[in-house]
Amino acid sequence: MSQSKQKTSSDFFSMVHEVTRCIPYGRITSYGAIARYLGSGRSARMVGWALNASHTSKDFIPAHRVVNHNGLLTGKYHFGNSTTMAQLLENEGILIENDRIINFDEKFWDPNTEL
DNA sequence: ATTCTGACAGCAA
DNA sequence: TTTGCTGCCAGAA
Repeated sequence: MSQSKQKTSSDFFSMVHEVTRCIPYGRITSYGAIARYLGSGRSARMVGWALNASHTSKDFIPAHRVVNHNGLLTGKYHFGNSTTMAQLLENEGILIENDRIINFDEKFWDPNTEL
C-alpha cells in the first residue's frame, strides 16, 4: 500500500475532471452516470460541484457535455452566458431545443460502458 | 466543530 | 400527471 488514497478529497474532483475530459466530441453524459462511475450512484450533486471546480482547472473541461439525466442544460448559467452551453453543444452536432437535448439518448456517452 | 450549500436523482404524496 | 422532499458527499464559512 503505497499511495492508495493519499488525498481522497481532491481525488474526487480530479476523477470527475478526468472522466469529463474523456467525453468524446459530440457526445454527452449525465451527472448520475459519472457519479455512478465514481462509485457513488447518488452523489450526482458532487459531480456538478466538481464540474464547478473545473472552471478553475487549468485545462479545458467540456462541462457543457455534462447534463442532468433529463438532458436539460441545468448548468448553462455557469458558462457566463446562458446560451454558451447550448451553442457549444449545437456546434458539436447535438440538437438542442428549449435548453434540452433532443437526441440525448442518441448522443449519450456512458463512462461505465464506454470507459 | 457545526452548519449550509451545491451544475442531481429518485421516490412520495 | 406534476410538484416537492429527501438522500448523497464533500467543501466552504
